[in-house]
Amino acid sequence: MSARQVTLAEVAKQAGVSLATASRVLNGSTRQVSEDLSERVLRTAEELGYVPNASAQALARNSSSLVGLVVHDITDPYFSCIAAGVTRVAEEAGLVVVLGTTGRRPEREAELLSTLRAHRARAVVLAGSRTTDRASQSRLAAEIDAFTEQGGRVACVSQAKLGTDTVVPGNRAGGRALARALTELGHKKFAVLGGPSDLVVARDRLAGFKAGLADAGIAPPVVVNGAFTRDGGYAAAMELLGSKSRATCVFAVTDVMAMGAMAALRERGVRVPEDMSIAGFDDIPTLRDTVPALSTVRLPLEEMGEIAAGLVLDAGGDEARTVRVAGEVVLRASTAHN
Amino acid sequence: MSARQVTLAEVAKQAGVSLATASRVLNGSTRQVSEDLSERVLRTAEELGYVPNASAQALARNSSSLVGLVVHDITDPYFSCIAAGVTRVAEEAGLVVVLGTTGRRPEREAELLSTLRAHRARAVVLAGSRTTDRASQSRLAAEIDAFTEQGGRVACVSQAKLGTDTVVPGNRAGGRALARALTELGHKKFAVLGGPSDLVVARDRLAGFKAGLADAGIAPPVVVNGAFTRDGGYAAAMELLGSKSRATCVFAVTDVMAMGAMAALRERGVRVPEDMSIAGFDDIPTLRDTVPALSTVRLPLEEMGEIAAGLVLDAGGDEARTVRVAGEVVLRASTAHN
DNA sequence: GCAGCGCTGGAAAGCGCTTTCCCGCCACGC
DNA sequence: GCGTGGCGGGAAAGCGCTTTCCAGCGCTGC
Repeated sequence: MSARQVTLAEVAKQAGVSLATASRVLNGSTRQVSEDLSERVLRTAEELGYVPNASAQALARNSSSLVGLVVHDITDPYFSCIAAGVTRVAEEAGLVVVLGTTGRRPEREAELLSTLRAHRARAVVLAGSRTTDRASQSRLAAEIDAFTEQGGRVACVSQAKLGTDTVVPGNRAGGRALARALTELGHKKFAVLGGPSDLVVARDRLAGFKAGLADAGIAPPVVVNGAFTRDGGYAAAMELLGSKSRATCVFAVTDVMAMGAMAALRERGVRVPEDMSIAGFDDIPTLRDTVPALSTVRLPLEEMGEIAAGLVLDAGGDEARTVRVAGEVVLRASTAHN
Repeated sequence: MSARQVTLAEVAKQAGVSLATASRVLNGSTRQVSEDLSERVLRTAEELGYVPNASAQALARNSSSLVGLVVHDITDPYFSCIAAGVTRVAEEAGLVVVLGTTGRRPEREAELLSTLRAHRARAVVLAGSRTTDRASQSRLAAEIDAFTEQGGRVACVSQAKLGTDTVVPGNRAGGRALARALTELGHKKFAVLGGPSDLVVARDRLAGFKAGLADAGIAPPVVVNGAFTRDGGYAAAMELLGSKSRATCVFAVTDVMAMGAMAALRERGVRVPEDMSIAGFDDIPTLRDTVPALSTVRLPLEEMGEIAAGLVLDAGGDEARTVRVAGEVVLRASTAHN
């Protein structure tokens, strides 16, 4: 039992070459090794079933093949799509993805980063949306610094200004364009189901939406805040229905929240879109088959993950790069003319 | 730039103790260290911002804090739910999850296992459904052996008989119970949208369903196979509609496939459930708000992930343990009396 | 013909940590 | 008084790999 792992030394001995040569053959150094030695080593390694010890390599090279990915909740399709993009790129590059989940607790983000630093991860993609909470922000900033000083790279999805590479979806612009599209449908009174007030993504989408309404000379919307989840959308919608709002169209800052909201509306007998139009944001693929089909702002989520991974893996210059990704308004059956 | 990482040696020197003592203090060995030395080390480590080098630890201890998780597609809510369960448990145990995706290519599973072995992962949860393909099966079995011989533990979700710990959902029983429930609604002619014929999960659910129909003395269903995805369900449903089948109720072996199927039906003007009843399997949380609500067999997916992680992390005996998880038939609006 | 160069192979010094020894010290028992 | 354990501390030997440095050798160029 527990047959000791085959080591490079054994391969070298068996093949009758030095450790150095074996290492050079099996792990592609710049140095040349003669044809026959090389082949002998390769064959022996194959025969013995040699698998290099990644920890030892990481230690010797002072860099590992780990890439971190930090999300709030992997069940949330928003994150799982991004995760798919990140893993695809990482795996193509021969790297391995470490998945960390925060459960939406901001302080977990810094903890995870520290763990990732311990593992000498060569890069990290931070996909969890940033909050405006002071304390956790500065703790996080410190961890990011420590991480980059150690030679690691960090990319964020969704928020700039951390001095890192960033993939920025057009939250503001998307919200604004959506508002415009909805006003063009004739709606005059709007409500917004917003996320927690300290979430940057939620704020941006809301701000953009308000700006769009203002463009059209329409009164600001009623805003009800709720958690950034299906249940948050449900609760917010319920609260909205309980109020005396006369809105004919509601914008949930997230598709997932919109799903919850639609459930609430259904429960209360409010028909969508006849009695109330509703729109979301993200265009989650898994949710595209819902009835009525949800109007939303499409974000290329997987692609965003790929871009983030790309940024973080290709060494790049010293300056923080920012890639903007546009959202595209998609009007479907959940929004009607008014 | 790139300030060298603080090492244990530096902490030890700074604190005026030996390397051994510092190690003992900071990484809890069995040995005692006197109060004042201990405190001095702790304080110095804190001041210097010491973070242990996980690779070095792994190398020295010959075991890492990595747990592997292998899925087909993290975007698929089935897998992301399981992933959530696994990560929760792993993180609570202070371990780190490595996410590998196969993209549904069976050979990737063995590759990933080999990578995980290189990283000396202490355990792996295989969530991707097993196929019946000979070649990849034996390659996988070999990798599993290699992995366990090296001291790692392996657990599977959904398939037994690999000599590993396993979480087995009641695919067969669930399919059977569902069939019974549907026949009780009065349906006499059934169709099944099955997965690829070599997927064990798909086969089991189908077999159970057939058995259930047989119990009720009903003719075997028409079976149309398709990919284990939304698009697979869509395509299979289209094929079914194109045939001369007179089925009044269709069972898609997966909720995700059922979603695709419902889209197909809608497109062809077939009303659910008036013209056709439809049921799925899994009860994916994200899909619970669809209209009409999908009848299905509920599986506690996150819990299954937790159980698998639990099995794989708690050393356990030598024997392969099997935990059975029952599916529960949930009839909703997508199935009507006939 | 010989200095010098480029190239390949090997010896060995780490990488940062854990852990086994070993040593000195103290309390104890006879 | 001295032998015995037990215990806390340190020196040092690895863990498996990479990489520098050096040795040897066959060539080229003057």
